[in-house]
Amino acid sequence: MTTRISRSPRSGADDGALVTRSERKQRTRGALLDAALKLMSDGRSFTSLGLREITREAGVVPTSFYRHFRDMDELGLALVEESGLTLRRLLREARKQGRPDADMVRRSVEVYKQYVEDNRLQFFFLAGERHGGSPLIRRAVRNEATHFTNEMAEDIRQLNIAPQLSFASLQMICNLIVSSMFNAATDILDLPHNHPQAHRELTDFLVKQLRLIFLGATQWKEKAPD
Amino acid sequence: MTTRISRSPRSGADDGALVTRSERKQRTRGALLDAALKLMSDGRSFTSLGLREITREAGVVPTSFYRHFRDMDELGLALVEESGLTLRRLLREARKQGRPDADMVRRSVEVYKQYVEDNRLQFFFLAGERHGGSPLIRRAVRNEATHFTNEMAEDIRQLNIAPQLSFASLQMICNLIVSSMFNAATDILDLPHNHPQAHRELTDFLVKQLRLIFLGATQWKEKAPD
DNA sequence: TGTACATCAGTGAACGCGCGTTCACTGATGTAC
DNA sequence: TGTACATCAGTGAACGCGCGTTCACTGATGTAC
Repeated sequence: MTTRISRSPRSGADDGALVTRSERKQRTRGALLDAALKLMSDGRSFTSLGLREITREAGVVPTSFYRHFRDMDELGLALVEESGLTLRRLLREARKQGRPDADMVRRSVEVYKQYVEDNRLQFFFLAGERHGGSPLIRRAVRNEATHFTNEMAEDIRQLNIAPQLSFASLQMICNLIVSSMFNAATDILDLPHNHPQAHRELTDFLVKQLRLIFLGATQWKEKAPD
Repeated sequence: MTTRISRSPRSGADDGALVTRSERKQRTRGALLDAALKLMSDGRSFTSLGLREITREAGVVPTSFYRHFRDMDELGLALVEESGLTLRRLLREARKQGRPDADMVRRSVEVYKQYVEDNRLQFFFLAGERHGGSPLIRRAVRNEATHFTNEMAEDIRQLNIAPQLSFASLQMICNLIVSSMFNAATDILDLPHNHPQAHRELTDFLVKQLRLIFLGATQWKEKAPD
């Protein structure tokens, strides 16, 4: 299953059923964003993409680009925003899991892994542009990561599963989790396809790392001796 | 202080004291590597660099490039190798700290932060190319990171400070530490200069994360209930 | 030590190419009456 | 509903520019005798 909501990948055949002008415009805009993501999918960085390259991939003429974005930076920020929505959807999905239980960690890792695979282009983009790339894009991505971390900390507070921890400590812990999971995204995306054992090993590895963090969290003292 | 060993940054005035041809050649090669790092220092990714751009920055004619590298990929791999040496020097410096004590975590973070700042260009490069960039370079960088992780695990085993942990667990834990520290490198490098409080806060933050990991490690059971 | 030749790091002109951006345009869709 | 005009997403030609790469070269450094 795919969790993409906003627009489906461009289909080969043109769908003439779309009537209004603005719908067609949105579709082209989406095609440009998809094209950029696709071009990055084999590891290229955003800053190395060319405007003409993107319009070519999207199947429009280069000048058409300017009907949608002032320049490449603006397209990059649109990609960040779109990917941010994807992250928020992940949290919503995680909330549906309800209260944590014994198998929570493993199930979370599996859900996350599946989610990364379902949205591989966006995670590739996020992981790649979080460091490097243009400073503008980098700041935007890190902003999304911070929001994500804070929302996660807020969720945990709401669940009241770790009442002994201050919100600052929750943020610190969630930051550690988010860093590890972002880092793992590249590992997941680089996994060879038909090699189930590698997938299982990586999952086990991530489960252990997350367990270790939770183990530390349960023992955490707010005022650790300095 | 700077820990750069292999070559100092190009000086403005040409040092005529170098006599042999191969010494001059090495100097030019170094200038090309330095130029590439410098061009990336404001956040640009390696894949977005141009050959002519690099030779211009290095002060040689474009065709001169081919005396040293077949193409940009080869230069990128040379940068990875050079940065790998820098990482190994970091471990050597860490070993000099001797056996861990109460303040070990904070002192490690401070040493690391200083080291990142002293080698900012290389850490920028490593952090940026670990995700994204050309798949070739990415694989090379991740290779260096794996070696680094394994060496760190080996060091900890030698010190015998956590005899209850299997080597696989040590690797898992060191991977977590290395991920977090690589991630922190970008944070450190993006810190505003004359803003000591931001520096202190980040240091405290990293100290807490590392303490949490160590806390988890001391409680770690090899056969955690599944 | 001095001479004659080989090596080769760096030069500079030239190439074909794709780039980002401008401009005037076209023609289907939207709107006012 | 039908007509006349406005809008504007996408087109296609054209531009100047920097790119990566080739080639024949220069002249200081290295080597053999």
